[in-house]
Amino acid sequence: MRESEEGSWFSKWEEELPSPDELMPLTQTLITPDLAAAFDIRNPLKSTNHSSLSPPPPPLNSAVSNHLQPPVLSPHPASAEFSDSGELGGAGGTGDEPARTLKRPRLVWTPQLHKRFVDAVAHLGIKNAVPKTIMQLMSVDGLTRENVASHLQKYRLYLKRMQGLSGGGGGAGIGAAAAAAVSDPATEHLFASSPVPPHFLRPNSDHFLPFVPVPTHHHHQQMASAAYHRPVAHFGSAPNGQFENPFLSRQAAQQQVQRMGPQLHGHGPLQPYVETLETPANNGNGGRKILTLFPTGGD
DNA sequence: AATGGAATAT
DNA sequence: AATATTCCAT
Repeated sequence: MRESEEGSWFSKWEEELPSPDELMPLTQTLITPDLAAAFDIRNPLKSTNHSSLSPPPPPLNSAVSNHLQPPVLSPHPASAEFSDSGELGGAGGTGDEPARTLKRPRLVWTPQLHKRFVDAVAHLGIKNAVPKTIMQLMSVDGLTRENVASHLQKYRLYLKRMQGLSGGGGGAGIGAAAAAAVSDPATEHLFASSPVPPHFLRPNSDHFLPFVPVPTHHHHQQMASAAYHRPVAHFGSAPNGQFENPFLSRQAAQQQVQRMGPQLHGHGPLQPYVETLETPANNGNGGRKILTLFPTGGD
């Protein structure tokens, strides 16, 4: 194996090269739909009509090389311990209109995210607590109405169950979660992790919010998140034992808050979220990506 | 058409 | 079990 006959191996190697048409389109094969979706990558080849290349100009995802724009860091140097911002971007939230044809990863409702959710619902009042509104209040980029609707459905079930258990009683309201958890092992999960606003438990009583929403629109729209991303953090600290693998974070383009009536806007934007993709080892389930959004300052 | 909500599906 | 999708009624 010395350099005896170099020219030889080389020509042989060359001969054995597969012809172009024997090759497989890498661009499409090596990237799973999920991944592509997560990165907002479109498939040029896949398009029925793959002729013109008018690639999405915008803010792609330089996921790996993440840089960011100096956000509108409000006056908060003090407790700016971890001010990640984030948004989820999957395949349609990043402001990248197109590329929505791909399937986005399953959202994982971390305790933090759920807390946000509960907060939003609480502040909206049961009446206004509908998916769209909740979604807006949460202002987690990438969160879809469907995501919220789905979660809400589950949450309502949970509440209902709780009412059943603590319903007649006298004052234990708050302890409901605990009680439920005790009496029903299957209940102890996520929902029990965030306090349920008392008024949620009364099917009967009307909700009254502790504060009043702002009616007219002032000039300044509160942008929830400016972009500030930084790959660090306290991930994988979910009570559930979930572990997040910081994969990429996106910059956020806060959605414009529509001026709906005096319904929402009770509070300022909560803190930013970070998007995370978890790579489920090819184990458990069939190799699916999981999307996880979570706040960094909510709790 | 755009939601919300329950029923299903994965 | 947790989420997503579908179906249906506003």
